[in-house]
Amino acid sequence: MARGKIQLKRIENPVHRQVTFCKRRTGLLKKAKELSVLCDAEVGVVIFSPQGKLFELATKGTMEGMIDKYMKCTGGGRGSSSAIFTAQEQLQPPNLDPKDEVNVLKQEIDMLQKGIRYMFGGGEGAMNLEELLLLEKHLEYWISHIRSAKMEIMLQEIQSLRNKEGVLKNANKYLLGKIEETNNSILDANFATVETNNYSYPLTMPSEIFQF
Amino acid sequence: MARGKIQLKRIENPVHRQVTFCKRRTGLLKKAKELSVLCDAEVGVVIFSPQGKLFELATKGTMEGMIDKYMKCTGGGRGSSSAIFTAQEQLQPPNLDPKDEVNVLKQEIDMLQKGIRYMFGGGEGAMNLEELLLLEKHLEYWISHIRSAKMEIMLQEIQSLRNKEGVLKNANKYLLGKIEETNNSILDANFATVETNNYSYPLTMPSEIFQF
DNA sequence: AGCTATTTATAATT
DNA sequence: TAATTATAAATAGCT
Repeated sequence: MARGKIQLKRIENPVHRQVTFCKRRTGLLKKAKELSVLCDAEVGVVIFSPQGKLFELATKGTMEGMIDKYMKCTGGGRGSSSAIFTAQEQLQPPNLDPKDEVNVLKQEIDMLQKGIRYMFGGGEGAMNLEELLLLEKHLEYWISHIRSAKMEIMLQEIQSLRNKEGVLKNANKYLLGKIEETNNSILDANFATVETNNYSYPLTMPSEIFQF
Repeated sequence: MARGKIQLKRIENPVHRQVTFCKRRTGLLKKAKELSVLCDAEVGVVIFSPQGKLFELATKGTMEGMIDKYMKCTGGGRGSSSAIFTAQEQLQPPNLDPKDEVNVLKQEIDMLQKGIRYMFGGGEGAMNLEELLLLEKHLEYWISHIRSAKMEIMLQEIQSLRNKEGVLKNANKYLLGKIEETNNSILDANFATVETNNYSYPLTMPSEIFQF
């Protein structure tokens, strides 16, 4: 905008960056106020400097009022109203196990990553508009239908192991019963003394049997 | 600012006002984004049209995140705007609570969505190459960290279940041995006949014991 | 929506 | 820092 074009990227020189921040911050707030006055709009701007210092502007009422209005507008919940999330929220039961939620979210990230990789191409230039639109369509489709194959495999393994655990526990219970039964019949038959208390519950057995 | 100076007051002609609103709104959001990129600042803009329609921009994370940060900065009485985005401003502790991880992931997805939405542009221009490369860099970073955290949780669960399986298998073996031993001693002692062949390996036992 | 003539914002410089 | 100034950007008024 003056004495030379600038690249739209972080200004590396800290002095330049600080100066530009100051100037542009002023400019932005001015523009915001103009928009509000000229067009009768309500505008709120919040700026945090890299050091975390706050600059703000609320053209009508207070910032808090704007925030309340914003919350109402976005439905109070999360701001995101994109098809990606609405689809997810519709598909999932209201109360999700945190772990399942992690899985679902991870799937989404996988998918999004894939899309962006596609967009960036193999180091070539960006995709053209047609390709982007096609990808967008695909994204919507994937979100509702595609499950991460990796996740599926892991979940299957967990389920399988849980099943095995149940089977083994019951098998142990059965065996313990048999032992007691056997000992009892021995006692009944000839009053022999066979200790049964040595057979504790598998999970608390002496460590030497825990070797694989 | 062109073809004539304007007074800084509400534009009375509704058509002019609407047109100007549209143009200046676009300009303001562009300026906000530039400030954020050039100066590494966090900028949030909220615009309500006179009809109450919402336009927004949050240059880093989500608007909720910005609001929370704003509240913290101003010491605002109210707590978190969404409770979801409270504690996750800049934190990167190695071991994250699963619930926090869910929150982080949600934020990541918001960012990704924003990037994709921006790329597709609502009819506006696409992101330039510099922005795309920057986004890609961020994505790679996020993905590597979040994914490994997620994977860790699942692998832990699998490992734990495998351990349990091993323990139970050995317990079974031990119990079977005890049964044989008991029976043998009975045989040695008084030639009683106690069948041992009924006790097959747990995993191949009669199905009725497989109930949980 | 596009198109310019202008105004405005601001990058480089002092 | 603050001011200056040459230029880039934004945009008001028209089509």
